[in-house]
Amino acid sequence: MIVETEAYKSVNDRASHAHLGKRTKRNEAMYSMGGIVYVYICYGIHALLNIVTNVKDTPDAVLIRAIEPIDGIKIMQSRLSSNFLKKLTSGPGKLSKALGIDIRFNKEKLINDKIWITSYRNKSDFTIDKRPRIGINYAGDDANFLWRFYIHNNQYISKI
DNA sequence: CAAGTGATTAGC
DNA sequence: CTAATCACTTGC
Repeated sequence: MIVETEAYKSVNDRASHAHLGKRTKRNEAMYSMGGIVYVYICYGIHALLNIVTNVKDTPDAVLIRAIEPIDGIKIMQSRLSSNFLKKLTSGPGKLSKALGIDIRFNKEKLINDKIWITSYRNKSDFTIDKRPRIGINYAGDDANFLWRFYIHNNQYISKI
């Protein structure tokens, strides 16, 4: 279950890879239509999972920052070499590893048998907190936007 | 709290 | 070509 996300927008957002319409081989997937997965390598090691959200050629995306393990916990534990449930998926790099997501998933459609998202809980089951995004100090004032969203009191988010 | 880590990018 | 940068993690 997705418990924490961050939004990235093309215009007026210096933290976005597609800031001011920047288009490279890496972020090409962001220019696809909504419902496409954008995976890229961060710090040379971690695969980070994003969902493209807008229409074609408008590079908005949502970064999945943390999930709560529901199913397949044994597999996640072996992939992470850890048995501590709260540490399996509480960060964007870790959750990709736990789910077996790597750069090959880039540009994949969200509706197929390799990767998909389905609804699990009702919006009325929880409240959503907003905070500034993480790890984007280089973005200046844009780092202050409250574009990080997570489920109130959830145990599996990456940071408080 | 600091350093590792390597793909990606911009800058010669 | 080279150097700088980085949506993080882990271990000291």
